[in-house]
Amino acid sequence: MKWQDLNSEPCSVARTLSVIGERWTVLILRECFRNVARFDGFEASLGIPRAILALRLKSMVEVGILEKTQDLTHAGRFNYVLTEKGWDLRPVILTMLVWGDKHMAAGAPPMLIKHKPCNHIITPVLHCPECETTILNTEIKVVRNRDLEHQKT
Amino acid sequence: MKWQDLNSEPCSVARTLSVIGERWTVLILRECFRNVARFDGFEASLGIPRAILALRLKSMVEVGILEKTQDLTHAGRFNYVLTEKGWDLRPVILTMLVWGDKHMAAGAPPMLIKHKPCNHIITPVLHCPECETTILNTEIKVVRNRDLEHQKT
DNA sequence: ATTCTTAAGTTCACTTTCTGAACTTGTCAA
DNA sequence: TTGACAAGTTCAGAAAGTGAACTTAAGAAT
Repeated sequence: MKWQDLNSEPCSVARTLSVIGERWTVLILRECFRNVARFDGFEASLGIPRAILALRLKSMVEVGILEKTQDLTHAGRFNYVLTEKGWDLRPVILTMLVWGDKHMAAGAPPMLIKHKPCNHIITPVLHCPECETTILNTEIKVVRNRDLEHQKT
Repeated sequence: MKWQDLNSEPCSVARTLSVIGERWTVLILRECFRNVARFDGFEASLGIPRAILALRLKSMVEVGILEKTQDLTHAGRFNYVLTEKGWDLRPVILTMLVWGDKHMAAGAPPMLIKHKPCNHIITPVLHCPECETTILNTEIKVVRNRDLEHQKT
């Protein structure tokens, strides 16, 4: 089974994996959030094989999380920049960062998350927009959408 | 490069990938959150090759996100249950679910997230515990931890 | 004008991992 | 004691990943 096939699964987690499930993709994304944008930049900071990098960048553009643009000052030089769809993956990476800090860190966390509006170093938490409380893992239930069974459309 | 090697990287995102970056691992985890616990259960719901499933379950136990326990009623039957470290990955999967619903869904989302304390169907958001506001993607800056440079330990 | 350098790939032989099917081992149930 | 099931293991072929060398094109230097 290829990861690509997951994009036709009903489950949204599987569909998300069809985009970020491939080896290296999440790390490329991490570099994008650090404003790395060029082919050589990704190669230098990740040590990824060029062949794989070319494949991943192409598929990331195809699924719409990156956009490939000409560098205005140098023809034949390109920038890979996040689309809004790509930016929206930031919570996923941040959540992974938080988990890694808590469960995988050796000593102090190497990177800190700063919330610019309040200027604090923070650990983001999942929040319920209805009751305005922090979501605990055991307090969530994922249920089948009953609208799917008796749709009126 | 093997995913396992990532667990000695300084970056917590890379370290998290050393745990959930392998093919299939996230999907196995999804099934765990749905209370699937047995070898055959994973195989039936995922269609994963048995050889891979055996490898993944073993490594998930090794890294401490699953625990393998004897079924009390049937010797020779086992349950793979989430540890607290494993439960803590739930925000990562939920965040992926939210992204998939927003950007990859074909029509209505198949699964809904119910917050048991308030009994609402919700879309969790990342929240800043300092200023008590919703975190926007562009309002986050990930910075190097300066404590690493002038440590007093 | 020719050579040098840099960026962004591609190609290719080799290695590792994944896959599906068949086989094994140890319960439990009839 | 035979049959079915659960939880693996084994193995050969297919797919994906890897590192090094090669290609192509634009600018810069000589």
